[in-house]
Amino acid sequence: MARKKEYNEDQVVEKAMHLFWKNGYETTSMQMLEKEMGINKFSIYSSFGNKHGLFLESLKCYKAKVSVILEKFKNATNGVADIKQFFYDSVDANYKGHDQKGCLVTNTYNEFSESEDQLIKEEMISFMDNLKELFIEKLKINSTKDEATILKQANYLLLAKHGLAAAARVNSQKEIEDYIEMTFVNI
Amino acid sequence: MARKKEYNEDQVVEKAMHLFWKNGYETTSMQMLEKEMGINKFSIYSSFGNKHGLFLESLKCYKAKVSVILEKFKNATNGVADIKQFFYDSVDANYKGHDQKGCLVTNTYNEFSESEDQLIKEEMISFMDNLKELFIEKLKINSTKDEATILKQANYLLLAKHGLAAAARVNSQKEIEDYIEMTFVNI
DNA sequence: AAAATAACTAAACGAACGTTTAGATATAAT
DNA sequence: ATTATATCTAAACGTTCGTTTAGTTATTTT
Repeated sequence: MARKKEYNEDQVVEKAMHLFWKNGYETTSMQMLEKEMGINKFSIYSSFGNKHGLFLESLKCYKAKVSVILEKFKNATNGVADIKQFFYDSVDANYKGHDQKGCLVTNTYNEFSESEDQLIKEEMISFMDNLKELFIEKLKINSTKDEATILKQANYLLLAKHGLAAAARVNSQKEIEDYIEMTFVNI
Repeated sequence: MARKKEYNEDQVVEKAMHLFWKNGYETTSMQMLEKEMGINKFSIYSSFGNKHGLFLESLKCYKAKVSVILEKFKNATNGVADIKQFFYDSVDANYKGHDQKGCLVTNTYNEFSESEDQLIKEEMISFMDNLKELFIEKLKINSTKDEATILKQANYLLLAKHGLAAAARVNSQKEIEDYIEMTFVNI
């Protein structure tokens, strides 16, 4: 055997995640990652293979971070009110630390929308599809709406959530909250 | 005197604009621009100074392109219905040629949100502010709503438009149209 | 026809990118 | 204490980036 790692992989991934979250994949360089993660390139490559591998781990880390919110949402039983609360919880998470960086999944979805990276694209699509299924599930609670209406509303909410995450990068928390309130007026 | 340019600057800027529109600023390389514009680097640099200058001209070109829609919107007199029509006109423009690339201004706004480029950022902000003022103006037509409600609705519409443009990169035209319909139920 | 010059081609620039590698360092097992 | 080996540092790798430059081509003026 030989010496031990001087860093914890989960800890440095979280730091990388924050950098990707703030700047996106392409704009974040290995040099920036070295500095932010506090370890050098060799260590990054030996732990994560390459930049792409590190990004995938960062996405995992992000999903684990938001899974608390998602689980709360899954387990809720009040229908539309739960969806609204989920929107608020998401915005809260995105504004933590006064960093305006939206949702990493949505940012990634947008950045990779014209890319050839099928792995990333499929991960993003499956995340969105899961969310849509949850919206449908919640919309059905205590509701007499027909299937078509529910589908239409789920689509609406998914796009609203997408737009919200995009807007969260550039708008104030007050504007965001007004937006959520208006969104749910007629659902 | 000497020989004439073999290209038209307005024509090659439009080609550059489409490339920036599809891929964003950073992802679009000079090599790609050479190919798309059909002229070589020397010509690009002698006509536009550098990549940044070419991008600014591309933004101008885009604004000129959407100014038709914007002028129609400005001159309309029916209030909320005009805003809705403006949303539809914008989506139509964004889907022309079956290219899914959203709105160049919004894409740029998002890409440069964490950048240091004040020139670009200010241009984006002024574009958005103008739009917001137009929304307020149209919301006031045939309306008894108080100022606070109008401001809130204008904010809502601005974020909805922002989200719409972001979503237009990744969603189907049908989903987008459903979204617009749902958006204006709330106004 | 000759001279002048703007527009072209194509090669090269330095810098930064993601990635790899050679060598020094530290620690676990013998 | 010595050996083995995983982890570290730091320099270098080949590409690609945006940009510049030297040299050729074509057109207008004299």
